[in-house]
Amino acid sequence: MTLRQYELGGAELDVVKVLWDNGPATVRDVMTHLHNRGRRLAYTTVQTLLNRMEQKKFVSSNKSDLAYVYKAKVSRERVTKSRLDRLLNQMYDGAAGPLVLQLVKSEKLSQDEIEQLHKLVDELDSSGS
Amino acid sequence: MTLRQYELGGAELDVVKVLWDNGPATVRDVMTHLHNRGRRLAYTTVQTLLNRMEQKKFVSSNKSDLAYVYKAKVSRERVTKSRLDRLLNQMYDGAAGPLVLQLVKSEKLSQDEIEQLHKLVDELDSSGS
DNA sequence: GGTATCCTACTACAGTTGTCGGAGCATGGC
DNA sequence: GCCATGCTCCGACAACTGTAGTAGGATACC
Repeated sequence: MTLRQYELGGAELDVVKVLWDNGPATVRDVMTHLHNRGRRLAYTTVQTLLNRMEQKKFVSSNKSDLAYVYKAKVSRERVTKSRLDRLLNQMYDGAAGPLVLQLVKSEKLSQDEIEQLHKLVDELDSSGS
Repeated sequence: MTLRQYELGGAELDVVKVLWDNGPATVRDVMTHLHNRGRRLAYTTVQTLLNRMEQKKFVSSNKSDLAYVYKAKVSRERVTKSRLDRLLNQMYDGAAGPLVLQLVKSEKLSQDEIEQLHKLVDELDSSGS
């Protein structure tokens, strides 16, 4: 079997997001935050998820007096890039260009974003040619 | 468990890509194409993958004289969009803007792509404001 | 007509992921 | 000291995924 190991599933992702957004936290903290976000998971489920991610080295834990405190070990950026690269490789032959074009065409960018993009592209285009 | 059902795994994706690229094909055809692409899978593995995708309605099959011929039922665009949307939702709060900016900044677009983008953005910007 | 070849149908199995439950230890109040 | 509460440890189970073997029918070739 393809031992991919070291990628995050959807539920695991939800959990590590809490750590990214709120910093180090205990199982209970995470659970509470998830509840607030509408994701209701049992305490032990959250615990399992955190343990598994610790094994995969995505988070680390420190025993405080009261309970283990978990901390994200990988940045959101890193995980984002990894997933983006996967998508790029799987669906776009690894080329970002077509994806960008498609996104600009089909997805709705805000006026503000379009302007930023405009500026950015102006620079790139003039510096590149 | 979250019965997501109806999404494709990586191996399944590789298989349906063959159908997208080469049109309807038998198990053996698909296997051969995969071999050519460096993906060596047993005949029955390819068969299993095709069967599973048929159950998930991603492909359909027709019995020809010799063997079943499988055909993609979903377009590459549809699958791409579904995966892209998932990424967008999971990592970008569903907003395409930040992803576009990030891609344009960090990934290397070809000069050609930058120009296309430039044109596109010119249009959008003037029409939008 | 026997033998090699190919196809389908089933079954299997391990690893990953989502989800928990229960046992048992620690702690803080009463 | 006893009990409620909370925490950790382990085990479990089902669905999904990757991968393939086997059995048995059909075909085709000599």
